[in-house]
Amino acid sequence: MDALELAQRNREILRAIINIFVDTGEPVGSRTLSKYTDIALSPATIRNIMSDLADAGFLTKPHISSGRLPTDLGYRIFVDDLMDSHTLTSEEEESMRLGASAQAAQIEQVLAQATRILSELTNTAGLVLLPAGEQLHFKHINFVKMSEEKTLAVIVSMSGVVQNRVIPTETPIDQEELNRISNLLNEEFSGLALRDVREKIIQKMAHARDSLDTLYQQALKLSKEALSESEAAQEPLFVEGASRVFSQPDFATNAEKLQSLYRTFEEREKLVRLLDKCLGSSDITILIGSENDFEEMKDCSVVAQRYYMDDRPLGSIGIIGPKRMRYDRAVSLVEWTADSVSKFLSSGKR
Amino acid sequence: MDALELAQRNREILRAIINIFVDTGEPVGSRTLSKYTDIALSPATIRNIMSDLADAGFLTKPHISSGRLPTDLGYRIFVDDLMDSHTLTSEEEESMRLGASAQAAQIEQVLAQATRILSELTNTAGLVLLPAGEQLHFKHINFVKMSEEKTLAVIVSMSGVVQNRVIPTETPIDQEELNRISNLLNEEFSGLALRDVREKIIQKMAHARDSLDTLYQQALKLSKEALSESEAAQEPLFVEGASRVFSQPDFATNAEKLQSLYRTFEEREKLVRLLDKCLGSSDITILIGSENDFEEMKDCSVVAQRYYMDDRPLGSIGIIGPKRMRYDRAVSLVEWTADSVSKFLSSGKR
DNA sequence: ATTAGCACTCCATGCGCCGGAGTGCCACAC
DNA sequence: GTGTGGCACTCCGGCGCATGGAGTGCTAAT
Repeated sequence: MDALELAQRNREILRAIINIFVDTGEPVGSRTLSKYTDIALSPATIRNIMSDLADAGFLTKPHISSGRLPTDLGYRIFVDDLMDSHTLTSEEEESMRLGASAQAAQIEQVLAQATRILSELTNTAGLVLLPAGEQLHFKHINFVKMSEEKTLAVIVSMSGVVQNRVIPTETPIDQEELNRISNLLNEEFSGLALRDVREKIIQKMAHARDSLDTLYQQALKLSKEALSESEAAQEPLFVEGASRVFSQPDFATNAEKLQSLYRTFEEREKLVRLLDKCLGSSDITILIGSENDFEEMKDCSVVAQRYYMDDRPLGSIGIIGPKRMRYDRAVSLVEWTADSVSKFLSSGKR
Repeated sequence: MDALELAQRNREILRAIINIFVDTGEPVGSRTLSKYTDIALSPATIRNIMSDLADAGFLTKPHISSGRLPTDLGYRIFVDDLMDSHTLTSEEEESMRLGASAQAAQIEQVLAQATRILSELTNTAGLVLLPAGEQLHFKHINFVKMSEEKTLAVIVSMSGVVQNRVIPTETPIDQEELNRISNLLNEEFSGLALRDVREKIIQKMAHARDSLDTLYQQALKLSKEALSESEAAQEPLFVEGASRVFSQPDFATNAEKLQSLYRTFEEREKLVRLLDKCLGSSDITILIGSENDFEEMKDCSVVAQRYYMDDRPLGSIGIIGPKRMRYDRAVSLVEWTADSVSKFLSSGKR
């Protein structure tokens, strides 16, 4: 009755069914099961057990007289309790090793490459959420005069993420003054979280209201604009190899679902939200089918994990693929990738 | 016989066929044609003419006893000679007007938004090739010390494009020195094409080899690294609304083609090459079916046009959609968009 | 030169049939 | 009571076949 008290034998059978189904994609029948596994039971007995597992909500069947396949709940039990942990083959480890060529690469490139490899190895779509918003810490700011009315602000964060923004300026400021402003700010705010910088600036503006130091006032005003939370911030998400998901046999047949899945991948906003969830937990996050709350993705699963820079979580990296996937491999590979990326970013450690 | 000497009547019929086919997607039969157009000819006569047009290579049929549809050549004649020019409706113009909110936006955002609107209005995928490589002119460079071994170079171009690159540094250089180097370079190279800057630096390095001014030497070295043509430069292409193409009935049926098309969109490299072609011509570029040289895109057409900043071509913007598209609208909208973008970027003019 | 008529082709659809895979249940054996 | 063999039943999917509709090409008549 209780999920956790399944008889050992039943668990064995559930596991076998899921393994076979993940492998073949076909609903699994009792005869197949007794033939192709080392379970020493007759098909009839297996049928009874399967019926029990179906009653308990772990298995279902597409139509009345067909084999069984796992429900979302079935997969859940599987990943939580039944799954063997997959040890990476040396090939897998090898391809995962981030090339030495990446030594001097930007963080975006490192993440993009890791994601690409992840996608290749798992044959699913690789995702990575870039550090943004709360995760960013101030390193350097720089203003460039583009025209009389426009100034470009370039903000570099500790993690190496570069953001830029155009600021309209009613009274022209010449480049030299901009440089001085930059210097002022760089000394003052180095290392702070962007959010804190924003707050500090607002405080200071209140205090400095009637100060005579116009340079300082201008600096505050400019930087406030530059750091303002822009809702139109570029999507902090990379997707690699989405086509791998679409060519999975599970979807290739159903044009309807394909369409809406395409659109979801293109909008990205929902994907961002999914990866965002993972930022909340230090454990690896697995969302199976309808466990992610998006109807159009109920046939997909997400496996994702945070990555760190010097023990501070920056973003998350993971995959999205068909529900019918090799969860053991996926978990190992995602963990390994997140780990590699973290090590790479925390250069002090290595 | 000769394509250009088609009797007026035949041209009329070819045009009607294409218009109907673009509308319905069904091969057009002689009866339909005589019924639904104001052509005062009997089906039999039309059949003869259609047969002639087929012999001339403008029409074909999917199977022996079905209606006709245009070949690539047929479409070509159509867009070159037969097409009515479409005048934009006021709604179309309206949605195209780049919001005043965009006043202070970055060039990337402006282009992305224009492309998005273009995609919506044409119901195809919108593409834009960002200025890169030869098109960029030096405005400002800035170095940020990330760690003892890494320096980040941020290069701002006249057009407002921001590039950044990590440079490995064997001997640490402190931030203040980096600032001085930046200033040196900014004064010296402002306004030059990036390529010319690169050349100049190489020349200067040769001359300055045994100069004692180490600061200057370091400046040259750093900037050479920063400006080096990186083959791994981020793809200078935006794609918006690709899912619109995939949901076209022309593709939705054929899972095979969909797959390879999707992959092509994901790789982007071929799309870049297509848009690159347009940079060569000041006219609008139309590539119909196999006229683009990519097998997997032989059912697609491209319509694209350059955009300018102060009369200098920067990149190109356009759409890609099914061969069966409203070319008249596509042409007008692409032209209009390229124009709007150009006007926006050439702020002096307006 | 244009048209009406006719035979012919091909596609798409619907229908019925059948075999295979699998279940559920019952009765039997240990 | 637990496990097993047997059996009737269900459902899916592929195949063959007939049918109707759309359209062509050709010929003969205007």
